[in-house]
Amino acid sequence: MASIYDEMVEKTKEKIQQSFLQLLKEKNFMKVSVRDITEAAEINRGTFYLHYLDKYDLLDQMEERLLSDLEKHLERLQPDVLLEEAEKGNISMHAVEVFRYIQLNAERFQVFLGENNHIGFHKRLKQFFVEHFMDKMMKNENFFKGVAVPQDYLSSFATSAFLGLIEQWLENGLAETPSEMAEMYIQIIFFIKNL
Amino acid sequence: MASIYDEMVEKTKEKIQQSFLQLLKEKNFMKVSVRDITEAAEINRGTFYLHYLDKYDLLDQMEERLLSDLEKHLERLQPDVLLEEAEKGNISMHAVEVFRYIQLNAERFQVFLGENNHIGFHKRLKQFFVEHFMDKMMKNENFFKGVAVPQDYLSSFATSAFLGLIEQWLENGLAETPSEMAEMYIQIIFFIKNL
DNA sequence: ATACCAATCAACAGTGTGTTGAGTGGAATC
DNA sequence: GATTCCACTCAACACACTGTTGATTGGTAT
Repeated sequence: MASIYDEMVEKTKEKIQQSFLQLLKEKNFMKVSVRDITEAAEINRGTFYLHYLDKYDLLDQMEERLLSDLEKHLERLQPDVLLEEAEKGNISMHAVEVFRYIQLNAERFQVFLGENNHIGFHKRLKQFFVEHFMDKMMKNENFFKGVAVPQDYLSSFATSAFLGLIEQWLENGLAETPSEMAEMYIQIIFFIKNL
Repeated sequence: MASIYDEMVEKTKEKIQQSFLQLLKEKNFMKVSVRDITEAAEINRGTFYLHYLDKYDLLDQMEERLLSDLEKHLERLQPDVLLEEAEKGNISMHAVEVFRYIQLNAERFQVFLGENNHIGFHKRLKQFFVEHFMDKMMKNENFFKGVAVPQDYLSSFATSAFLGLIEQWLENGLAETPSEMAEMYIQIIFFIKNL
């Protein structure tokens, strides 16, 4: 059903997104104009507006795509299974998959989380992890049972900690392998749990 | 030495910053124009450029000020003393001071860390805590000694976790008192340390 | 052949930018 | 008391980016 027109559109959007990503490595989101994008993509400026409302919409769609793909990897990750495996000294395959996905899309994560750019991707990502992972985690296990700190604070605390790990990884230029990261993550989670 | 001219300049800059802050509550940083700012501040648009290069410079100066003031509170906080006190069940007065400073400047922190605004304040704040606090913390104590995870990852992890706590506090509209926050923070730090 | 569709092109009014040069009024200096 | 100084005002400037429009091109499907 993918007509040649659909492919044409896909190709154009791909060019736009790639050029945009490239530009975001150099400049602020704010300093990147639609003009810049379309010139880099070698398309007419008017064409941009056939696909996106404005550059906010473009960024939003790209972020949305990144997160919805991440969701697919994350939903396979069962907190209870993960912890069970961890107790046996194994690393859940699905946990590695999550880090592998991040590695595969490192360019996007780096740019969207980079200090110049991103408007709210950090918050968005954090919210995402709280909803799709941490909440499950905290409900399915007697997590943090030893600490008299409200749920929402613990959730924010743990999620931010996890994000901090990922940010450091991205900043280090992905020097570690996804397996190493998964192991590191398990260690920390486990370490926090084991009180 | 504060001539009447200096006061005049201070007053104008104050008006600009206040109007800017107010506008950032409503709109994106990007959607706030210099025009908007000067109209709200009831000054001539040209006057803005007598004090700031552009709106980036304005934001930068405001962030810088917030962090350099925070630094003064933070440098009094000795990690070893903090942990010593914690062992005795006390909360370090200086730890409370840090949260009190954040409470006092909540408006700014909320806006700069808000999802719409801020370009890199989160990263800046994180970097700030890593340098001014976490590094000291980790060197002065045998922290995380039970976990085989590299220093930089632990540092990023712990700092993000701490920031997560603060973000949640700001999001909750500062429902807790600075003392309660300090206690919560000590509990988590202590909890992590006590392995 | 003809209707379709993505993309092109040129032109549009509107808005914001940063800068300039002349002018205002109060404060400090002589 | 005249003059200089200074923050600020005001109007105007060229320039850049925006989002939209209507006409056009060149392949593709009917």
